[in-house]
Parts: sequence; structure tokens; C-alpha cells
Amino acid sequence: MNKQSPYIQILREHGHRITQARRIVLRVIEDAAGHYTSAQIIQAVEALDPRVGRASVFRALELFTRLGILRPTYIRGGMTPVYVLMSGGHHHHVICSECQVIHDFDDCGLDDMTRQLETRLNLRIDGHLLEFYGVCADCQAADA
Amino acid sequence: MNKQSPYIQILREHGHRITQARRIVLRVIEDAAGHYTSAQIIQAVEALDPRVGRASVFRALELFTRLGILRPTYIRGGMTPVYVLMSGGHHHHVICSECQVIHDFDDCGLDDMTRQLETRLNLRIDGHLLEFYGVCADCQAADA
DNA sequence: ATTTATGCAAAACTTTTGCATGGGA
DNA sequence: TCCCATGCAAAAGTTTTGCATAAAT
Repeated sequence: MNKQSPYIQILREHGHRITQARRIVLRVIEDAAGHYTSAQIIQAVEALDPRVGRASVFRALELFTRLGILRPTYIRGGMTPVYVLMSGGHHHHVICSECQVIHDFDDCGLDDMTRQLETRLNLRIDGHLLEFYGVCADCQAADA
Repeated sequence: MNKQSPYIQILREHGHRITQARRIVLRVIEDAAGHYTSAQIIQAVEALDPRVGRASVFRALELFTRLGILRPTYIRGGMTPVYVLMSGGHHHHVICSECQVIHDFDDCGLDDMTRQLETRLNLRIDGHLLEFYGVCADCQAADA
């Protein structure tokens, strides 16, 4: 039994094949710890294995998003999202509105709220994304 | 003094002009209570005033996002975001992974966490977006 | 009056699709 | 072997830009 990304296991459980394209895209995203746009992912994939085509990257991103492994989120000026890893179903970060730096953090303490919402709204919740917007210490210093 | 959208006031405070294009885009988004894609916004704007061009809609969306009035967020099924109103700087919703219905809710109770984060990470926080993913009651019933 | 913002149309990108072929299970 | 997934290249969308003109302040 090889040690491998837990995400590979998710693919397997859902009956999807473990292809080279999917493996490479996953590796790129895990290495980058998220925060890559599609263009950056395509470029990094190309560097690792030029035989993987753009279309497969997009197809992999779409599949991973559908499976809850990734989540696109919009930062900085453009309308192209960056992809964050939803490890354990959730992700949390702070984005600086000035320099756009992203600071991930764990321990969001939303378990209670999640259970309350499930009861109150009568639904099942599998994961969440929590984003804070603000001004980081460096930018505050620079502004002063 | 006219009664008017508080967002108009934000534009004014930042020295931006209150133009017809911006007024119409704002009205469309407030009427829609968010959750419109750029294409839907362009279409609705066109219906209200055909003289407003696409480019101005995109420019308005970009400005409003920069000012923290709007936030683009991804909904499954396409890579083009829907825009949610960040009233009071924050927004909270639950998205059903099956039917994609979006259920907004208030009262996120994140004030404590916000203050803790500000202290812990030494930064200033102005707003946030909290998204939960799950399966709504209807879809659970349909699945059973 | 002074600029900022607009509308138009073209250019630039990004994402999606169709189809023959290759690679996992 | 079977058929899902791929690569390619073209098509389809979406967003951005340049510039002369209009409209806010």
C-alpha cells in the first residue's frame, strides 16, 4: 500500500480513474498550498509534464471542485479564481485588501454553528469556506 | 436629502461620481438580492436602461468589489461568479451542492472570532464571507 | 471648466467542446 | 477488453482596453 494523497482516495471512492493528468494537477495544488489561478496551474502542470493538456487541467479542476476537494475563490483584480484546497471539507483565510496576500488559518471554531444551522435550517452541511477581508500589518505600517 | 442606497454614500465618500451606469447596476443587484452573474446583471441593466453598455457594467462591478460593496463567489456549473451584496461588510449563506440553491442567513456570530483574529494575526479586519456547503432538505427528500 | 466615466467595438483571454486515440481498471 | 479520460484544436464565451464623447461635480 503506497502512501498517497488522501484526495486520490476520494477519486477512487467515487469511481473515477487515477490518471496522470489528475495526479499532476493534484500534486501542483498540494505543492502550491492552494492560491493558484487556472493559468498558474496550467503552467506548473506543463513544467512537470508537458504531455498534459490544458483541457484536462480544466476538467480536473472541475471534477475536484465537484467532489469538494477544491473551491475556487475570487481575489485580486481579475475575474479568474484561485483554487483553495478544502482539506477536511473546510478552508479559512484572511485576504489583505491592499496587497492581496492570503493568510490561511485553521481552527475556525465553526462546529457549533454548523450544528446549529443544520438544526435551524433543516439541512445537512458538509463543509465551509470562511474568508476575512482586512488590511495586514505590513500594509498598515506602509500606510502610516 | 433624498432617501437612497447606503452604497451611493460609500461611492461618494470615496470620491467616485454617482453616474447612471453605477446607479442602475446597484439597483439591479439590490433588487436581485445578489446571486446574479455578470451576464444576468448585464441583461437586467439592459432592460432598465439600454443606453448603459457592458463595459460600464464590468467597470462598476469591479469598483464595487474593490470598495467591499460586492463580492464575487463561485457557484457550481460555470466559472463565472455570482455577486453577493456585502451589506455591513459581511455575507453568509448555505449553498446546496445538488440543486445549487442559495440560502442567505444573518447572525453569523463571528464578532468574537473577528476580534480574536485581529489580535492574534495583528491586522485589521473589515468584513467577511462565510459559505456553508451541504444538501438542502428538498434534495435530501428527493434522494431518499 | 475640469475631469472622471461612458459607450462602442475590437482585442485579449479563459473556458468549453467534438472527436479520434490512448491508458486505467 | 472495455470504456473513461485524454490531447488537440477549434469554437464559444467573457472580460478588458483604447479612444472620442458625454456627463458629474
